[in-house]
Amino acid sequence: MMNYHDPHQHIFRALADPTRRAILSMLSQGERPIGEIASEFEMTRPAVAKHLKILKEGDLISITEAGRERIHSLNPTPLKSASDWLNFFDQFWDDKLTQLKTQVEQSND
Amino acid sequence: MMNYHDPHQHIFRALADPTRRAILSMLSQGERPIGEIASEFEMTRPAVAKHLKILKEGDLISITEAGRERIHSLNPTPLKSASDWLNFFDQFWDDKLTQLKTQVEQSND
DNA sequence: TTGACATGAAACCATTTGGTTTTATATATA
DNA sequence: TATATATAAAACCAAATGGTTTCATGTCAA
Repeated sequence: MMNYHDPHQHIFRALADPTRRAILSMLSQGERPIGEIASEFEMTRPAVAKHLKILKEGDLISITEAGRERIHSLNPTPLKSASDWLNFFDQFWDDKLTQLKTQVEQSND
Repeated sequence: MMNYHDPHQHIFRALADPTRRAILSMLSQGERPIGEIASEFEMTRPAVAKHLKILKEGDLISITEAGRERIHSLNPTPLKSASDWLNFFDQFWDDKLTQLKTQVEQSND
């Protein structure tokens, strides 16, 4: 079950967890090794490492090895495709605004 | 565990499943009762009903009762907040483009 | 070179998720 | 009224998810 080849799947799946979204925000301020990332959360390092693995599967982070550290940095590009998917719905959001505006104008007659 | 009061949580959770994203796309073309929605997927109606429940929890759909039918329609407004969250990262995506552009320009010297 | 540090990897666990089948209820329709 | 239709609701299940603890490995530094 759940064997869709939806190109967005890995990204939306990665975004579904609040810890992972927080990690992305954190990495937007600069690259960090795992230990440093983990110290910001109330969970163990292996738990954070698993989240990082899922972010990696969505290609949302890049990893470079530096001695015994593995530096994680944000790879924002794939977020664009999720953003594009969502932006399709902007037209309906705009429609709602237009409808509202029309109603307001009519009520001013 | 997982008791975040993250305002985006319900929305991103709803978006994490490909069936639910497909339902949103489908509803963007017009409102439909459950049975009609379910007939488009290779799963039982109760399964689709559960997906609709999760979409409802994210306030992404509205439901109006019409006799024995329950008409589901897209409520696109909350998608804006997910879109806003993602658009924060556009600056980094743009940075990448800028960097690339700069590199290209330098290589042309 | 010895010990501390940063990480990976594996085994394990409870809960959630995404599906099913079955049963019940309210509304249309012949 | 009897029957078919649209849905809800509950019980159940396998697999995925999000966490833990424990152990192994490679790298840095005294």
